[in-house]
Amino acid sequence: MSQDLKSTVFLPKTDFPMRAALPEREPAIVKRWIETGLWERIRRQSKGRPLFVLHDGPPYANGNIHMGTTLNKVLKDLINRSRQMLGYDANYVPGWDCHGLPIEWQIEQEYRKRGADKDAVPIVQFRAECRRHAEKYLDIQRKEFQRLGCLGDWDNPYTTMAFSSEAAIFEELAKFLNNGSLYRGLKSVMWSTVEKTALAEAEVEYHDHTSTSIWVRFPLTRALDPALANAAVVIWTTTPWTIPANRAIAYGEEIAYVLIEPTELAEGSTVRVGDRLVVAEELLESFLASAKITGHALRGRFPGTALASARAEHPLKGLAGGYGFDVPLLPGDFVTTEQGTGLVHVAPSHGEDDFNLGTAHGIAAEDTVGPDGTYTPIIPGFAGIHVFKAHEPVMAALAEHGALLASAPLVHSYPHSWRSKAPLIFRATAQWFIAMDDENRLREKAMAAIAATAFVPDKGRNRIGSMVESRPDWCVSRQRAWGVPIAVFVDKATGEPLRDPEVCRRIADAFRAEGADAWWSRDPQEFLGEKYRAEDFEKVDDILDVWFDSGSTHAFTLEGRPDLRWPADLYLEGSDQHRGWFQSSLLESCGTRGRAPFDAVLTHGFVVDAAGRKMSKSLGNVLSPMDLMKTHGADILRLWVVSTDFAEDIRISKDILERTADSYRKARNTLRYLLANLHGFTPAEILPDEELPELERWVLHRLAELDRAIRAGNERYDFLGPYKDLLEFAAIDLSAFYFDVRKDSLYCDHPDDLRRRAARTVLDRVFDCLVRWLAPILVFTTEEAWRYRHGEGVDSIHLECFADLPESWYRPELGERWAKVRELRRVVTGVLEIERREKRIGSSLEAAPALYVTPEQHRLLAGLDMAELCITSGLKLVEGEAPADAFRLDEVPGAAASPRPAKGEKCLRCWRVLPEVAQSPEHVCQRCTTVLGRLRVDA
RNA sequence: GGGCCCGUAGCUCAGUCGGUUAGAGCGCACCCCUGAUAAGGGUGAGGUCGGCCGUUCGAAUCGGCCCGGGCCCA
Repeated sequence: MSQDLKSTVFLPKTDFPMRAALPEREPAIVKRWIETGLWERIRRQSKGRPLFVLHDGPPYANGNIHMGTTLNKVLKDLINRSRQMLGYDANYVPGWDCHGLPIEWQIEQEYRKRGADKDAVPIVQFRAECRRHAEKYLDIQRKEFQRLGCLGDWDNPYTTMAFSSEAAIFEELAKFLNNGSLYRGLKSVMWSTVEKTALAEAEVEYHDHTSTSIWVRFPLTRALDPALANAAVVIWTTTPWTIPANRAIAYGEEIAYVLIEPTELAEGSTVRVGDRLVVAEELLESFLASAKITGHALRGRFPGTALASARAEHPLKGLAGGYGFDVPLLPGDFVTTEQGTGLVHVAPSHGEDDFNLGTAHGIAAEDTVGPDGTYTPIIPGFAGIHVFKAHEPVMAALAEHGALLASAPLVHSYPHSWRSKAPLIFRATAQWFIAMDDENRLREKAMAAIAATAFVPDKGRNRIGSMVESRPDWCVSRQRAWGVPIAVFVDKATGEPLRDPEVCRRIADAFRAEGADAWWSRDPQEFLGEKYRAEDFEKVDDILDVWFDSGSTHAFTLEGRPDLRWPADLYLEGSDQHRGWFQSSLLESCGTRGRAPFDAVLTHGFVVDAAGRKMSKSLGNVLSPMDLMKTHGADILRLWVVSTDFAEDIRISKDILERTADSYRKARNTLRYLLANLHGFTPAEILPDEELPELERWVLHRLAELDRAIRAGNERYDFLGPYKDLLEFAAIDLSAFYFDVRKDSLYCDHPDDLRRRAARTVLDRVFDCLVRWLAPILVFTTEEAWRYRHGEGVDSIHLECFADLPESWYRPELGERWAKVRELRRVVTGVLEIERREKRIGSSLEAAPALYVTPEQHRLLAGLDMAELCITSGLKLVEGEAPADAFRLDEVPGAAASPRPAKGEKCLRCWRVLPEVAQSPEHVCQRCTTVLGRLRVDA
């Protein structure tokens, strides 16, 4: 091959590497963004544009980021960057949730490791350690999010533990205090009688424990079904000590029950022959065995609904002059037939289900057991007895009343304190609540706000709606240390909380100045001022539920910052937040401002493994984003996010990431080929649109079409659709067609040739559109490509917007025409493939086939050079009937192609096979002869 | 156990109001090129639409049940 000729061919030329090496290159780009103040410059430059506010749901400042946080933050970044490039001022302030049990727990674990005791440390010191812990992880996560390429005001994030936030959170609470919605009530919580404290689920360990289970008879005093006259229902419980607190019985509406009469008893049975007893049909056998009933008569069978409105006598009726009340039978969906009798004894003070069922039917929990585990004076006959020592006396009393039908020891899993290892009880404790249905009508406002909010996807509305519709009052108190205190004073005389805006203001001021620690470090009298005396009030030391903290972020972030706006355009979190942040924000805002703090809510699914299973240590399928960034790079992870339907659960695996990396390579190579063929391109080369060949006009049309799809997709937060269009455009329209066809011109035409200038004009537009469209996704790769295109001195691509394309580019008729042209082209490539199989050709330039078409198809091809489009050295277009053995495609009726070898010899410069080449001294074609001549003149 | 949701090719996804032989890109196989070269082009294989039962002239699409999975409750 002549080296001379090769040097006259304009081969692609670029230093933009084919191999991405993202793990090495990306960190340097992050560093440059930070050093050049990219974020601040984008903000300054965007002043005056319409504001777009995506309010960040705060991740918890504990531990490293995982795939879930990665998905969440990348999605947010994608939306922010897209809005920014659409012409908005997309200001994004990230935040962190800093208070709460998990951090407290970690600090406590550290104490335990070194043998220290949390309770021996002053609370303010303990809180300081929690604060340091949160700061540490906030910093770690901030770096990890930046490494992912996420842009935001990382230097000035919001945190729930900032003094100003703690003050604002309290001020929000004070609004509920002063409007009367915050009240103190009783609630059944897990309680350790050893530590005399409430415990959260995370502080509970489950161990086997031997309990005494008992079967107890409750005589019915009223039943709608006459067959149940003089009958008694039988309950089963593993905590006999809760019987004195019994206030109801639960049944299952869909469970089948039977009415029986014992006729024969084994030795030792406490059952009476002829009694009429009700139990679940499915559990009859086990009941008969436990109660030593050896013979019985079946008297009836009925569904649970037959027990509606029934009432029963308390089995301790008359004991110590008490228990004279009847208890109602209530339907409970927690009733099962796995164990027991299918009838559940309900003590609202001593169980979660019990409490909820009671609350729903107006049966309040009562103060039945004190902090030390002894019955209070309201329990006749047992006051002062510790509940763990109450089994014998309770069972004796039941037996005396003829109510104890059987008892048996039972080994089962039972909650214990992680600290003392002591068994726990459920106990009614004083807690603070925000009312859902008082005169402030919070539930009603929240339901209206849900109706007024846009949900993406819309099914989210249904989900949060059904939760808000049925949720109980919001319990906002926790017996903890690390958080914002419920800084309330309760009047010792009346038991009412002090509702005085002046006092609240003084508390808030102190919090703003020195943090919520002030609640403990200051003298309460300072807050109460002249008007009240501290000794008349009980100072509440409970901590606010952290959901109230994060539910208030809109107040101190959106309202609190002049560069943001309330309400937010969008909240975006995982679907678990329907119960979490979406709801706490909604309730907080509806209670204080009468509407939601967001116009729209977007939810995404969870990251699962290749089989659709959740990630867990025990399954060994956990992938770490930081590891994946070391092996693949952030751009690959970001592309993975874009290539999924994030409304549903999202799968990830090594294989899926490999496919993602394949797509990435295609995108990168497309940019690279564009860069390489734009080498030395200057604006002087640009041709006006009107002078472009139709092939080029078609490419511009495709750009216009994509532009519409991308803008429309962004409006409805659809990235997947446009992204697929984009990749398909790169692979099918560009790489496999346009680039391939225009190679000849780009490589071999003279630089001044209009065909080549037209191609380069379009390549420039294509690059410019593509690199901008990809910028929100491939934040690093596009930055790199942008610099290769415009030189080291160019500023960041991320300061740019999407290109504004002329309306005139959009020519749907070209789209239709070229789709048909390419169908005909497929007939030609089809026949070439046969020739290749038969080893008659290798390169398509060795062929000059004949294409037979209908008159209509002939008109379609008018003015087009099919040889050029098919990359053959010649093509004979025939309007009319094809030979019988010609190649046809079912999908392209009327068209056929016959093989014909190209006549002549191979041009040494452009490799086309043409008759004229033999006459050339340099063995090149006429076009190349002319080009060579002009190049020599130029030189 | 309850509420909400998901299941289409190896992977990621389209599939309109129920209507022709269920599509795309990637991957895979085979072939070509060697002037995009750890690239590029062409051709092709690949589906019990999770399963079963029903409604219908006709079902990926509508209904019921089941299986598998997810989130939230219990």
